[in-house]
Amino acid sequence: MTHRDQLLQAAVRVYAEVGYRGATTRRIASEAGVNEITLFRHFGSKDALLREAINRAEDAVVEPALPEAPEAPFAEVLEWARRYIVGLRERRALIRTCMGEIEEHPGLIPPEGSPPAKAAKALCRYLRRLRDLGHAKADFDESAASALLMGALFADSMGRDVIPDMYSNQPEEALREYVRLFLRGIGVEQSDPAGDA
Amino acid sequence: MTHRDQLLQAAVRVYAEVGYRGATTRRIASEAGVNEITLFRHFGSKDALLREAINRAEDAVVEPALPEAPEAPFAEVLEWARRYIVGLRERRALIRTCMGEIEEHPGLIPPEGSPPAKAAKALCRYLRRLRDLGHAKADFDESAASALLMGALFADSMGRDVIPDMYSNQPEEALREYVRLFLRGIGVEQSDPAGDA
DNA sequence: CCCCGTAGCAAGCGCCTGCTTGCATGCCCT
DNA sequence: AGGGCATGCAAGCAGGCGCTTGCTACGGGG
Repeated sequence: MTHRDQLLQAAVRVYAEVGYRGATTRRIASEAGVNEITLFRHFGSKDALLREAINRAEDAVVEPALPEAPEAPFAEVLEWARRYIVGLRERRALIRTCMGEIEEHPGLIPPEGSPPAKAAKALCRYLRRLRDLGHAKADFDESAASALLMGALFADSMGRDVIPDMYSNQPEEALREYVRLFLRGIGVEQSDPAGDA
Repeated sequence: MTHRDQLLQAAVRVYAEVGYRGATTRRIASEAGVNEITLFRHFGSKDALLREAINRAEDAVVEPALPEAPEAPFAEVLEWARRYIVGLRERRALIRTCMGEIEEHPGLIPPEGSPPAKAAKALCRYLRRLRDLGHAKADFDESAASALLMGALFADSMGRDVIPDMYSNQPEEALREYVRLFLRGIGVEQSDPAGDA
């Protein structure tokens, strides 16, 4: 791995932990195992380094997929939600920091086509097919419905370790219950609410 | 208003905007309209000032109430959700900053009985009565159900101004749809899904 | 063999940080 | 009138910040 990549990785790591002001060039360079001057020779400034590092980290996010042709809604949505929430949990330190600083440093985060927006689009399309194929019998708005489920997954992944009073149940059981409630909300009769995915 | 209160108010305001490291004692004092030295004479240190300011701001949060005896679930939950999301939106800068720094400065936020945990408890109790009284006919877990709705409200209030792609619908219409989906999910037949609260 | 790009080291620049000291000023209560 | 108390001003401390300069060392391709 080149020094450049070491610096980029250390930069996201440190930024996720201590934010923009806390991520000093000395500390990033130290965590990357290179000299601070090498940082400036490669990126010119702290701002440019952090911008590139965060953009790269965001581009590396892989969104879970939903089948084009729905067959078993409960299993499919559960599996999608599980993958989605795992991704959120893994990146939660970075997400939290970005959320806290997005108003102060909007330039650090690429403006359009962010991961949650892409995931919402995919879920919306799946829900539309679900209704068109007669699996979802209720009258509902797909974008609000996907925001409901994704919002619950987001809040769970961000809050579970911080507000234990509120999330005292088991993560996996909570996940299944979210999906159960959600599918019932859009009018899906569930095939196997107790089985595995 | 005493200088002490001016300092406390300026401290939360500046902290919400620029975080712990950005909230310098000079800036807080300047925004409060008092001398920096007065800050140290009153609170001793920046840390003590911020701790007291944030604790006080959190104590001042008033949670919306739910009726003890459910009568019109849709109207009642909608009104509660509306008040709850309004509170979140008003405090969203502070909430975002706290979220981003809770791992680094856990001492700033009082550990137990945080506002969302209290709200979740209240909603859980309401949902239990809803089921006991036969209004909610589905088999569901109250704590997961309340986490579902509250998570959606939380994510909406935090993300609407930041991910416009995902929240392109109108806030009020989205809110009604969250409540509609949620109530259908717990097995409530809705009385007036189109009427006002 | 030498040359050039990449790297490190030591030092430092001006600025900001939290916090302190010394002293003067005003106001309220008695 | 006078004594205390809260406040302000000027100045400064040591330390950290982003970033720069000058110089040296290495290692592969002409």
